Amino acid sequence: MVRKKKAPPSALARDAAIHEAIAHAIMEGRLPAGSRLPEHRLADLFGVSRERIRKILHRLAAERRLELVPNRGARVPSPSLDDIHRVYEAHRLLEAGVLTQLVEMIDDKLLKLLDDHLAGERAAAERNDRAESVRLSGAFHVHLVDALGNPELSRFLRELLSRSSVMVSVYEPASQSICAVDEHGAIVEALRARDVTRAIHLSRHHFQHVEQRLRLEPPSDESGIDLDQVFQARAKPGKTLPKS
Amino acid sequence: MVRKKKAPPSALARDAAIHEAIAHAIMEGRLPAGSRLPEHRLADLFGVSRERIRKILHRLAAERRLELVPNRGARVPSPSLDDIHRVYEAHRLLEAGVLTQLVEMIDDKLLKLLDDHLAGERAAAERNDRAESVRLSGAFHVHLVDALGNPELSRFLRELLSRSSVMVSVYEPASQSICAVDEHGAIVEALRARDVTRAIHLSRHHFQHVEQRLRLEPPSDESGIDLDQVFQARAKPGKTLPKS
DNA sequence: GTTGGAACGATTGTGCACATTATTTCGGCG
DNA sequence: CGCCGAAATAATGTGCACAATCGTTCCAAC
Repeated sequence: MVRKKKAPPSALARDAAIHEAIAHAIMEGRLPAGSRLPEHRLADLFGVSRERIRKILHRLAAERRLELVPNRGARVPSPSLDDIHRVYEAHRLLEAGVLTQLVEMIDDKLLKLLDDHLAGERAAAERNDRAESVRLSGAFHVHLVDALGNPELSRFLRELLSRSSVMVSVYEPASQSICAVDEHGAIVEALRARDVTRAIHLSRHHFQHVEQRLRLEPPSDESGIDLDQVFQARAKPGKTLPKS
Repeated sequence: MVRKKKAPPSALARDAAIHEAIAHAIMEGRLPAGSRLPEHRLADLFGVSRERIRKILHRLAAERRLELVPNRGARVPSPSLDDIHRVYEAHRLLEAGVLTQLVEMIDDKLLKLLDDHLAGERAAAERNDRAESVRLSGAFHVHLVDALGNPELSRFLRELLSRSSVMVSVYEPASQSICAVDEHGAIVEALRARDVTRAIHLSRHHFQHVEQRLRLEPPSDESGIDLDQVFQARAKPGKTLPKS
């Protein structure tokens, strides 16, 4: 037993917390594309040294969640229409393989998980809770790939998802949700029927719809973002990292 | 207007060179699984500061090419049989999608590229050049995914490939090549005939064969590797590393 | 002879100070 | 009045020194 009553400030956990805070801020659209993330600013906000922030920014850049230009700092990437197409193409291609694998191992437990998730999505849509809708839309595809239990595939999909999340904030800042709940439900029904062909077909059209919807909105770029407000909920002043 | 002709002395290129040197050493099996990579050692070898090496190691760890344990440094990961299965499952799943997409856009130019590549593979096999055979075996799958022109997919496949390369050095240190040339040739023939089903079928069996072959060999772990010898061929040229 | 522990050596982690580079602003000139 | 340029400023990149931690070894006690 080791003593951790006072300060095992979880030197490593703090890094992970800051990393997730920034990643979530990007995923949830609180950090629009093009936002600059000065190291010194973040260091003050999170109450840690600049080198710590620097390491986290480099890690986020390696995960393609941030764009790191040599002497100009970190920015939230502004994906082009071509980038969007490639990300969705990769996602569609990956999900086709996932669905193929999934019909061979799907069980009632997974179907119930997906049904419950769809219920949550519908509830969020009815509440007009856009942030939650966007989050759940992505989580649906995460559930699909996680069901395979393959960390490689799960990690890749999460990477793609974090990139497409930024695109939503650029090209579709006002719309309700990015994935139509009905289309998700149709895929689940195809899975329930063990119909691979139909599931892949639905998935393919689903991504086409999403991509088409994005192309309708013009990109709106902002850069003057108040970082204090963005991270206010997570970076508590005073106490650096509360335990619980 | 900015002056971009000024000077790229090697500030950024040096990092990339060292990064590639280590990555290639892993890919080509010169660094067996479990090899330790002390920062100070690498810093002396490449003639750069330890902080530079540290940044590169962290980047390699983010790409899952190295394993970075908190206070114990960097090691070449020793994948388990489960890890192997997951990597090949991901690769198989990805390649099925790639082949599906590829038959819709394949042309004579790409077919010739693949034919030439197969000729190179056969030549290396006849020369009993194991290192080249392993390299070309991976390059075949790289050619397939690169033909789609999707950077997301290409990057993901390269990541998977760098992981499976380590597995080869662990589980099959003596055999000739990791991918049978004939199986690659059969996939190309299916592509030439625009037969998606057959191509996917061949690809699926191809990966199963590779994985089965790996399971035959027992893992052999070494850790006392002479880093000087490993990087002698790359770290010495004076163009990138002027310091003696 | 074995086992437990403490001290030592080696390696990684971190903060700080400084160099380098981009951006902005201000002043002079056309 | 507008434009160009240089200095000031701010942000990033880098090296160094020190602290923390892990593995090892040696010594003593049982």
